[in-house]
Amino acid sequence: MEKILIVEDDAAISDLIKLNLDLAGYSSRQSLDGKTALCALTDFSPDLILLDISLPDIDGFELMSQLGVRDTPVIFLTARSGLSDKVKGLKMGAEDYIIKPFEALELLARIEVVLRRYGNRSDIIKFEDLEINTAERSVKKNGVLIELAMKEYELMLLLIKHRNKALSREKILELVWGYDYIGETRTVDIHIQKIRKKLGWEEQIKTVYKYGYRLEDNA
Amino acid sequence: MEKILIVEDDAAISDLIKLNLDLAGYSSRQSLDGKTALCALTDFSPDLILLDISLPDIDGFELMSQLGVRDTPVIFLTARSGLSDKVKGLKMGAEDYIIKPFEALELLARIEVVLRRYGNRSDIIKFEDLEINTAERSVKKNGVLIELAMKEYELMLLLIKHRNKALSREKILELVWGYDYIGETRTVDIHIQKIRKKLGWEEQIKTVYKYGYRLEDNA
DNA sequence: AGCGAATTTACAACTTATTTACAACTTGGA
DNA sequence: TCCAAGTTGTAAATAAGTTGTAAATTCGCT
Repeated sequence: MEKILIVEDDAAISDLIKLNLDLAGYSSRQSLDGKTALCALTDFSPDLILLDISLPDIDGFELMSQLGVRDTPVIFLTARSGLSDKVKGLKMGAEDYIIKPFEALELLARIEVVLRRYGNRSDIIKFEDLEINTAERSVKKNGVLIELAMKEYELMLLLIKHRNKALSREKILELVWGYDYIGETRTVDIHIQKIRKKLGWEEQIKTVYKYGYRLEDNA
Repeated sequence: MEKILIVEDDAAISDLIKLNLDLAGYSSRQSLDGKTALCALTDFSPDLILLDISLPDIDGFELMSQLGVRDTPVIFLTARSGLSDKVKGLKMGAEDYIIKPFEALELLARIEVVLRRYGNRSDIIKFEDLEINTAERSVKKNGVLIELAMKEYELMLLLIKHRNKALSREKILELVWGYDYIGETRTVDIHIQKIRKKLGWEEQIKTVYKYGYRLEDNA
């Protein structure tokens, strides 16, 4: 379910948009000003942003430049039909813009197009300061590439997938190694040790005594 | 210089568009109906198509579906009309649409965005100190011509296209060789070895152990 | 046939996975 | 509280498998 952030100061319009997005099966959140929008970016990490240009506190264009490195597509919502605004928005890298008043169906169609275009990129998993691109098979911690061996990588994915759940060693062996091992092996422990070191997860991976391990969220 | 095909039955509008495109430095060709447009596709092989929906002979939507496999972006030109047309166009994979009458600047901005999105399909690709002319099929490193065999050349292009992505050996075999190979071959490794040597990419091509290779940017 | 390209082969060099050994820790009962 | 038994952390050694490299062979074209 794709997450869409609505940045729009007019509550009535914002609500209307949200209603339509909900009906279409998207998960959405509303921000009434630029400041909360910036928070929502890290907090909610949307897949798409609907951005009204005219906001009370921060200018839509400025908000957009703050997005900067983030790789999230933006659709501009604009009341002004001034051409320069359109051109400016597109040049800044907006994926699209739509002029108010717009019809719900058109908005949904444009959203679908942009998401489809960005669809390939949706295989990015984020966990705390980690960004994993499963298509590239790359792992970045605060933007720095980290090399992981095959088993380490898969073990990490498993832990993230089951975050906050304790996984027994047997379960881990089964899911990562495919073994149906009975008896004792230190293999899992060793690999846990390695990703703890490589990812700086000494605290986040908790040992569950006589059972296995658990990856915890905000330590 | 990007080539743009204008498919528009109203000669006056078509000429006006062409005039603007020429001024902006694009190379353009005009088609007044769907039939000639289809010919122009193979003949002119445009980088972008401006397509009027209402044509005398073939429906714009149908023309679009005839495009089919072609990987050419399309911007719809539509008279201010029903919403369903817009939605239909976008769903069919149009990159954008623009409602007539439109201003020249806006059209140019949209063209620029779409072309940028489609990656500068200009014949010259640059990567670090390499300059590749895909039209000539020539590769220069710091201005010095480098001879590459067919597979070496294509492997290099693939790596550049997916820079910073880890590509599995299977994927590489599939994309460069067209095989759907199961089992073991050293072919990919050997070709990697060759372009590493020829292009001086010993550092830039990283080996992803037990997986494949990744070409990295600024080493 | 003759040439260059593509692929296979063989082995050295290397990386990862697993085992081993031992230190440090956890737990529960005296 | 302390100890004993068992469990986990850690580093190093070993085993298993992967990749680098050059040379040999096969393929495909003119």
